[in-house]
Amino acid sequence: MEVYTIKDIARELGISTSTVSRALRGSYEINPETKRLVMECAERLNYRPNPIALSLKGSASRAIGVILPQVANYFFSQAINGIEAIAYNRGYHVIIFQSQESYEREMANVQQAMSRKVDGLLMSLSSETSDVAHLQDVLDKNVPLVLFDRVSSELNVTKVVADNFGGAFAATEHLIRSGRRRIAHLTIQPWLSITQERLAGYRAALEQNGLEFDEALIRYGTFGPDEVGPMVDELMHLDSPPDAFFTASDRLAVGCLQALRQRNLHIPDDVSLIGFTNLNVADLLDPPLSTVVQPAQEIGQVAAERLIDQIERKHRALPIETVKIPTELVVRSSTRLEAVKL
Amino acid sequence: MEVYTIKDIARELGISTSTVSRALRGSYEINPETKRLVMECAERLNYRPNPIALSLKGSASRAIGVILPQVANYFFSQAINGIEAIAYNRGYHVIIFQSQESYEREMANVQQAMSRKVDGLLMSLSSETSDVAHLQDVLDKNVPLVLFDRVSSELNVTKVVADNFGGAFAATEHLIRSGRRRIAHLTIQPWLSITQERLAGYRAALEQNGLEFDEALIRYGTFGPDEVGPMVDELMHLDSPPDAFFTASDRLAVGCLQALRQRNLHIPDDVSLIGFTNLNVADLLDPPLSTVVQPAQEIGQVAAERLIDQIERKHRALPIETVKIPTELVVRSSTRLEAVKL
DNA sequence: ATAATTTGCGCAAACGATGTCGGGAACGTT
DNA sequence: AACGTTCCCGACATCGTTTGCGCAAATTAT
Repeated sequence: MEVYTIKDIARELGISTSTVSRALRGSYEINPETKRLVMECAERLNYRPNPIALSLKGSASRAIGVILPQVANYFFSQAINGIEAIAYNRGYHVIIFQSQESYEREMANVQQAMSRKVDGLLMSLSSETSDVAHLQDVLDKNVPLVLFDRVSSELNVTKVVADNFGGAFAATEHLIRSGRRRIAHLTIQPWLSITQERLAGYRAALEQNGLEFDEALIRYGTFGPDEVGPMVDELMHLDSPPDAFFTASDRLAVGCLQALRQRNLHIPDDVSLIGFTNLNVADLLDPPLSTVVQPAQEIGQVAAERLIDQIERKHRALPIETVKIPTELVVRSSTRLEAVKL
Repeated sequence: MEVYTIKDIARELGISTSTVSRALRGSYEINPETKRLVMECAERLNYRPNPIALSLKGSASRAIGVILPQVANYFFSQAINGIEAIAYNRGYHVIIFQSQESYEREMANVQQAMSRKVDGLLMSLSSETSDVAHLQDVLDKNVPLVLFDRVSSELNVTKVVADNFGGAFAATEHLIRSGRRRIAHLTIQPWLSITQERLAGYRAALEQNGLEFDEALIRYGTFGPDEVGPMVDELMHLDSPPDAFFTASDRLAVGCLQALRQRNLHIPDDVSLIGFTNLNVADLLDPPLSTVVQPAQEIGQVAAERLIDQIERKHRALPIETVKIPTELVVRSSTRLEAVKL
């Protein structure tokens, strides 16, 4: 299985490489007959243009860079799945970079992606990232950029996110309706867009239902290991401890479930628990976990579609917008009505 | 943040690009003073060699291709994590291709990876792959290749796998010791290496414990959705139905748990269940699921290390071997002793 | 028939870096 | 003084492809 170049075709046909190149891309100034010959020969040799050479020339590399915190994460792995599916269909490759939640690494990743001449960049910000100057550079170089999930309000680019406000609102309201009054919210770094939106949804639901928003019930996690236990302990030792937990991420949901069980707090009799997560075994947990489901795969797909649209219509700018994908509230036993206590 | 080339440095210093190139890579035939100047200038301009140009020249692209069935899978996403960590540390990028369990796509992926001039290839075979001629091509072109998890015995390359035989043996023996006699084995495509090894371990454990190997208790899944339910139904309607299930993959373990619960079969009173899986919430399931844990991340790390070792010592061949990473049996409630029934 | 245009194609430069030559300068050797 | 070395460095070709320019032949217009 040799690999042939346009030179081989040129030699074979006794014509120049420029003619071959032009014939291959259907230039109007090539004799139809010559075109046919070239096409036929390319077909026969199973010619494939060398993407490296194309990138060097500054034209498309047909690769998109994806920079995200972690692959080994329910949400992101599914998002990648969606991204890759779309990219493959439209003839692009996916180069993955993990920032490992580190700002330093994220900057390095951006640099590397640029020097690999990706045609566009898909990003979800690391939890350490607050300054987005490194992304402004990307925009200045006119490289299409789409943010998903963890986005930054400081950047005027297309963003694809779950309906975080709506999901958090629905989860909180559901807890209230099932009789809960002291709802703790375990979330992640406060400067992240998703944190703020979920917190806002939570707060809005409380206030619209005549409940007080109490800062003491909010806990901000980092991504450290075993951090949930202490948070739960603190909360349960408040004068007025929570009767429900609403967690903002996969890790926190699982960690919280684990912590509550270890402390012999019964769910939902002692406290309710609802997660904002992509865990697909939520219904097999003990107890089955109520969740706000984020359509991770769809977010990935939409983000990839938007990005490739931008790449391919670089001339006239596409409208910049924030696409909000609906979330879904799935109620399971971990938030059963208080009534069952009776 | 301009991007500078070797030409810019040359112009700046009034010397030729070749001198700059040589100075940068510390060639002995460059005046130390000139070297210093070049280095200093490169530093100042924040010069980074263009990887695309390097690849075109045929030298290293410092990218490794990873071809695997699916990213959205506990095992593979963790393996990627391990791969990416090692690759990053050693200065390589990871380009991910998903075969989606399709032989066709796998071949296309290999082609694409080659034309992107990856320095090496890390692969886990699709479930449809039985012929490995496309990989022989890779070897013929002298591109380092390391297989992991789903490997082929027909290829004489370095392989990194879990101790599938040992894990399956341990799981089966554990079931036997806890009083089970009719142990069903739900597994995947029979031609895959992991399937065969696990099956062999299962069989060996049975036979060493004086139990008969019964083909009727084996079920081979594809990767279709909702296939586990019917398999469970068939098995439970045998004249002599199973009293335990040993599943060979993430999906099957979860699917089986779900199917058993839907059918009101109590675990472990009616049947035991143990999985071969990377599910990290196994202990939070209902009931907590006994598992044979595969060190997915470690497999990825070791595979990446071996590959990069091969890439960087291309001259003298490194020994080809199969690295077996130990698995661990974790016993939880889903395989509690029969005794508790009393 | 001559001039003007169109058609079809080749030459050469370019992208960024490397590597092969080969050459000038500054020595040391006879 | 003539020659051989060694040390530094530059010119040029190269990787595979695209593209601007130009040129000859074929076609059309006058």
